[in-house]
Amino acid sequence: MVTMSDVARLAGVSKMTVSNVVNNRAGVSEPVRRRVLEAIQESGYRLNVNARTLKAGRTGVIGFAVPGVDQAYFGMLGAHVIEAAKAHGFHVAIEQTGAGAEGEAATIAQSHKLQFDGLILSAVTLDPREQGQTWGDFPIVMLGERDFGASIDHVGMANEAGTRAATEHLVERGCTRIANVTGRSLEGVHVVSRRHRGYMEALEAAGIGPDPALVSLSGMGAEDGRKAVHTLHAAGVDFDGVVAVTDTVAMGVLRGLADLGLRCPEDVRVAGFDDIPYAVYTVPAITSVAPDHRWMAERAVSLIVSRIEDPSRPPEEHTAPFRLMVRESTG
Amino acid sequence: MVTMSDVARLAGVSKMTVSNVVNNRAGVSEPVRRRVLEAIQESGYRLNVNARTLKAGRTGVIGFAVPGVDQAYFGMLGAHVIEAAKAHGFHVAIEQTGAGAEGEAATIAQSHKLQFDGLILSAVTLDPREQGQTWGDFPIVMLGERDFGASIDHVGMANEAGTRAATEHLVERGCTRIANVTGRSLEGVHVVSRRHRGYMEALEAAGIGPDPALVSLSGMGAEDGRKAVHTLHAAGVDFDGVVAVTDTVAMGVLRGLADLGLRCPEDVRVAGFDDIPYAVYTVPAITSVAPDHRWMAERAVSLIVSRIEDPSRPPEEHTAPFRLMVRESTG
DNA sequence: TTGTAGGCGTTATCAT
DNA sequence: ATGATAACGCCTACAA
Repeated sequence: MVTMSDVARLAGVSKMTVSNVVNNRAGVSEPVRRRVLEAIQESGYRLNVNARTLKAGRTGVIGFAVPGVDQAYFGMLGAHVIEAAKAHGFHVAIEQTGAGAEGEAATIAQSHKLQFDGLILSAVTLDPREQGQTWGDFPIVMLGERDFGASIDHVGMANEAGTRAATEHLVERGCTRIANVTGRSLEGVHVVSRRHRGYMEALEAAGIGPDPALVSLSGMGAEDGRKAVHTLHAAGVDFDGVVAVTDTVAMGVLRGLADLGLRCPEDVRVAGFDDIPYAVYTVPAITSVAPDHRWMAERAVSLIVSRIEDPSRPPEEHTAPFRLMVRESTG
Repeated sequence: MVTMSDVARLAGVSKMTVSNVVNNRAGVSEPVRRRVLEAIQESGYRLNVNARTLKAGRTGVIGFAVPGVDQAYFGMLGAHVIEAAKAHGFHVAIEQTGAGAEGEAATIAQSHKLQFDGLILSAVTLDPREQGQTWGDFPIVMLGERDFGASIDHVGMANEAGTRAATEHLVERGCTRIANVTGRSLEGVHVVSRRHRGYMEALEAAGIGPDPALVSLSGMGAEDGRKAVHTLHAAGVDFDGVVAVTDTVAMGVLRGLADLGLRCPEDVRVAGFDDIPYAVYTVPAITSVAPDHRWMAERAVSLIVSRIEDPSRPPEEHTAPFRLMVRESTG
């Protein structure tokens, strides 16, 4: 491996001067700078980031914890985070917490987190308040979920407002029996419960009495959406609209409707959340609440980077704008 | 930050003894080991991986270069790679090369690759032979694409055989005018050209004369599949089957058929490749060639790890098994 | 079984 | 403007 010393010897200068050239620092005369750059070229020298970060006490790596990159939403988010981090000179290591909410805290705590400079946490259900003391002052940014009161940076989206808009849209389209196919539990404060609240708000605003039979607590996967439809149907529940907690679930819902020979949007209208890339290509295309994912990723990276640089900065709260993308599934 | 020296002082031993305990090395008496472990607990000491790897000349990070994790196939693959790497004690940093084939080599070459111990490269079109000299002896494993003759480890899949099986399946179902919606170029040796060859082989075996009008060189995205169908239709090309280069493209094809009011599978049967998770949930569900992704990821990680440990090991070639998942889209 | 010395490649500090 | 020195935290090699 070619080191700074090698380059220094080759250029007939000291390591320090090489370092100064490499880092574009002032105070290097033009002829020397030129000579050093030549030596670098010639020797094929590469900066050893590891040594640099050892010295700096940093790793240059940001952790990005998600349930799984194989899920379209997190893959998409991951792509943006990686891009944004690159612009700040950071690498991203993706940690998978697994679908289950239970293990999230454990995975994160026992993870190699301390070799990251910071962690962007896109958790499904984890409540940061329960973990505050464990993490200490380790730089953490919550992405995509609301944190109530804990002093942690947070980039969220309008979960209530978004779902409310989607639900109101169904109402406008004439739906009166709107189901909510959502995650397993409405307890606590997280994506699932907040989106459910938006659904409830819209019903109330429309003067539609909520019917517990229309709320299907299933899960966050496509299969869960599919089964939910089957279950509703088997139970004889009458419904003409579905608000799904995510687009992935909405895809399952569409599939479930097809299984049963129900037409969308003619018999049942469906709305999702996330605006995953495939939402445009399903048949029918899915009406979806579209938060600005790129915006969120960039914001989260900015926050983590600035917190790494200044851990004492007061925590910030950002909420991504959203648009309702109206497509075929709501007719 | 708590260092080994701190722990050593606390336990009343030397750094070295702490190091030995941390690394589970033999030659530490039980009482001392216990004392050290206690001191570690008490002080909240964490091993600084950076320092360790600086010394070892390694970073403990494997790069995984893909066009983009936001694409379902690569997200899925990434999830498996991350899991497999964790079992070997490695982290995975995902590098995105961008959809375009052009920038692949550039991205990889100029990337921070030298801070990775190795790189798993899931390139779409890059020919490693053209880059061999640039990479030198940097540990690289090609994943998902065939490398001809270059001395590089490779984990591939049965691109020809898989597509051939899919095409033959369409023939069995009675299709006689089978289109191939594939990537932009058939030149060179890569996923696109190899899958196309499988398509051609199947036609020949079935005694069906190939028709250039049925081959649509479009791209690898869903939108490309959609447009391809529109184009074929607009050109008045008659077809009753489509072999799509990937499931993502197949989704676009389904969407395109729906746009035109063509029914699948009644009017046109469609087969894809990759068996992405969503293939089961589309309407109709997509018949797809399913290589064993987990197998591939695990194999790739094993290869890169062993190559990192022994760079002189002769390169190996592995081909993943596949199954044809027959679903609704081929009736 | 335990400890000491030295160095991995870089950079901050202080000198020249 | 340039250089010498000492660290960052750990591990290899050798010594006790």
